[in-house]
Amino acid sequence: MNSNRFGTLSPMPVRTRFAPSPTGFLHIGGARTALYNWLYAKKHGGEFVLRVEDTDAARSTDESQSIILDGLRWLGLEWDEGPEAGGDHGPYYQSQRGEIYERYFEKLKEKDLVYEDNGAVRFRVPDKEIVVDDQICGQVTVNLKETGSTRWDAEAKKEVEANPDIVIRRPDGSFIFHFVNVVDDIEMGITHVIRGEDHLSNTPKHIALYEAFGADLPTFAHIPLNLNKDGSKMSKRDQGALIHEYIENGFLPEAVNNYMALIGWSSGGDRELYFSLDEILADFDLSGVNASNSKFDYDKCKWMNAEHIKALPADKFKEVSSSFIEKAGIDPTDARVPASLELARERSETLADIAKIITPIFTDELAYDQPSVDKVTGKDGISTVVTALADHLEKNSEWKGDAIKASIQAAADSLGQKMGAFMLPCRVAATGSTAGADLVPMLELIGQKRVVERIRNFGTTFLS
RNA sequence: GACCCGUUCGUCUAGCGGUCUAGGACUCCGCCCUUUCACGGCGGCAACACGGGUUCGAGUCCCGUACGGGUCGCCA
Repeated sequence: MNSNRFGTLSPMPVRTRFAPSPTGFLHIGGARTALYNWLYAKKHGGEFVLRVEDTDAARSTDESQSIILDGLRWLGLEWDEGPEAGGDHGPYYQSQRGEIYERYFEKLKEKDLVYEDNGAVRFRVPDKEIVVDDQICGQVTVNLKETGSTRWDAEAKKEVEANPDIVIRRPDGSFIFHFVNVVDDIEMGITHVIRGEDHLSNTPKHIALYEAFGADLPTFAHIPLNLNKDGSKMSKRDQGALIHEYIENGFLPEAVNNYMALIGWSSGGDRELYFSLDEILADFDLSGVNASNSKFDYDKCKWMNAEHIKALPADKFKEVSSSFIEKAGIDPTDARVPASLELARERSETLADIAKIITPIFTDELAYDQPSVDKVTGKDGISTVVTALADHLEKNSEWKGDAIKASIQAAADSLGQKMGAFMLPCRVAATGSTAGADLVPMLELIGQKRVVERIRNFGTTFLS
């Protein structure tokens, strides 16, 4: 086992871990914990371990595990050891580590630190002050014997007598989280335990276990929690809570990492944008992690994604948007795609927005936005305006930006009106909405014949 | 309820005793750019939870109160 933990002259290699339970989705809080662990390990030339805590057989599922692993990979948080990666400290599923747990359980038995209670097994907690020396929260002192001697009965709303000794094994022989978590961290040589602050109060129990096993303590760092905007706990139902939704909604992993890193951590300066994990890595330090909880702001996350989209090189931009434009029914190999993407880029917060903006370029089956249509058709003389637009655009002999603009101008001149009054009707007739990318380049990409058809069609559909 | 952690603009934060009439970012508002919509530029609104100390001097250190969060499972 970990002989390198003792008597070595060189500093112990840093090993961090992320230990999800495959009972649900990859949550933004969990992903951020994984990110901090990954960053810390990489920052110190160490290793990042993934361990699946599937001791709850009834609730653990393969689907859940796939979602969590896929999410981590999407974010770029590759693990050095763990499921599908292997390593010298496996197995990396708790459900397969029974023999190891038995061995550690025997150690406690030999020291007479466990006893049976109603079929379950309890671990005797020491009657002394245990100090958690936390990298973020400072020194936290707790006496388990004292604090555990009473319990809050939520239903009766009163304190009741309790056994401070913690249950580590169920009557069916399976082991409890606190026990397996500590055993695995010892066995896997984890040097730094970075996890959510909800575990801070559990840490004295873990320390008692480390001491009972005669193992060295890892360094603990409890990071503050992310809450909803209203201060409540984030749950799966909340916007922005689930990593797979970021994937589906057209976020870039770099942007999500950027946002997660900055909620609860700061390099100390004003820097807001980090375009890669490497950039974050250069600045990351546990000392920059805040001690207070933070509230999740989806708007800022979207803004950050928009900034990342703007900064993307053209080829990479095309690559990451392809699945979204395909989903919108656009052929990604269409020659007009690159130019279309650039038109949409500056006004998109997500890749899904991109597809939405450029769709009118590629399909003639426009989804006319009713308020937009009403805004245009409500004007006096709109029929003649639309007809003039179609006539002049049809006569255009050079379908290029300035020439198209000149045609619109000519249409306006023919009725003695200003060009500005013609832009909106033209936009709605040709694209279906008052909102969208620059009109003239859009018309150019749609093509002369189809633009004229759409405008005439608009006239017959809405103005007759 | 007990124990633990926390508290700077609505939100994310900078600030580690004097440089703070508290800086940046998101949101919101206004102006400019633009013959659409955005982007961009400029500007504006907006915070040191409260009360005591310590100190020549406190957003920064200490104590208390209030508020928020967490833990108190044979869940992880």
